[in-house]
Amino acid sequence: MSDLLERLRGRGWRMTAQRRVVAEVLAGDHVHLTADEVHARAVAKLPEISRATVYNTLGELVSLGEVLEVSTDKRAKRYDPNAHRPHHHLVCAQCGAIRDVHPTGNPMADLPDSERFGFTVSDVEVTYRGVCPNCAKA
Amino acid sequence: MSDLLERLRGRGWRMTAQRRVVAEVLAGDHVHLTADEVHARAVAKLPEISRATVYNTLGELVSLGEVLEVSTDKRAKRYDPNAHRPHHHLVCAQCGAIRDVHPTGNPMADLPDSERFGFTVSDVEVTYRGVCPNCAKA
DNA sequence: GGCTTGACTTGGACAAAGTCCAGGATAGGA
DNA sequence: TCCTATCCTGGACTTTGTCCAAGTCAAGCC
Ligand SMILES: [Mn+2]
Ligand SMILES: [Mn+2]
Ligand SMILES: [Zn+2]
Ligand SMILES: [Zn+2]
Repeated sequence: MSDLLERLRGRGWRMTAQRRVVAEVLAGDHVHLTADEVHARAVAKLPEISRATVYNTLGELVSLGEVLEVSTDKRAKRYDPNAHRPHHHLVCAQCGAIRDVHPTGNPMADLPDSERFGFTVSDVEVTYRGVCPNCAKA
Repeated sequence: MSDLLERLRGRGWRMTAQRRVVAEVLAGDHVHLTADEVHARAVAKLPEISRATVYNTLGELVSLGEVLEVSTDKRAKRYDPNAHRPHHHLVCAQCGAIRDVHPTGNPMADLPDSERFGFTVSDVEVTYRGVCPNCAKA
């Protein structure tokens, strides 16, 4: 994602080897890694990178809106580089595989006023759960 | 929830003071406590109850289907006694307040086959986020 | 009511996920 | 090239949750 790096430079980020590596690790589709998974892959490219830096960098990417934090998993937060196209998630209950999905319809419109308890609702998150083809045949 | 206690007795549960207290703490509507919150409230009624027992009891209640585990929070799991009526959640992004909601429509039907990647989808979880009236006026 | 026993509870050790900080390194402008 | 604010590091610490050996007790039986 060199366009990501471009945007970050534009925001006044110092381009360090560590940040470049974290950005590289997050490239791709359907990527939803935990912080420790990001760290493991980053270490493969830059052995001396620390856990603290990975956490810091992920936190910064999230507050810049360049990466989403998703919690489909009940254990660790996952980091999702697909922040610019709204989407939801389909999760395998057995192996944890995660796919990005784009349901039709607008769930926001499905919450009647009487069910809003005076809240100003701004966001909806939908998580589908099931069994992936791989786990189904095993 | 003495009907809960009834059901548990029927399932061969030993009725201990600890389990009674955990069940009491979970009584009510819109209850979504973390394990440690349950423990804190349980201790107020039964000072010598241990954290391990609270975790054990909550785990058992979940596997019996009497309590749901929800992860609206990115930190700790929350325990929801409203297991017998399907519902979704509305969460205040500021104070974390959680309300049970019942949207109209069927989000399951909104996921086209082409977006299922061969998964057998069995469950949908919808989380609305916003700001509660309390936080809005502050 | 008293015994017996397997289920239950306890406290503490351990693990996983995440935060924080003092001190050292460095990107990038002057 | 030099300077310095920003960034990185390793390790200590916190939070959330799991596990276990040893002690306790609910409930069935007499
Ligand atoms: Mn995604
Ligand atoms: Mn609920
Ligand atoms: Zn799977
Ligand atoms: Zn609020």
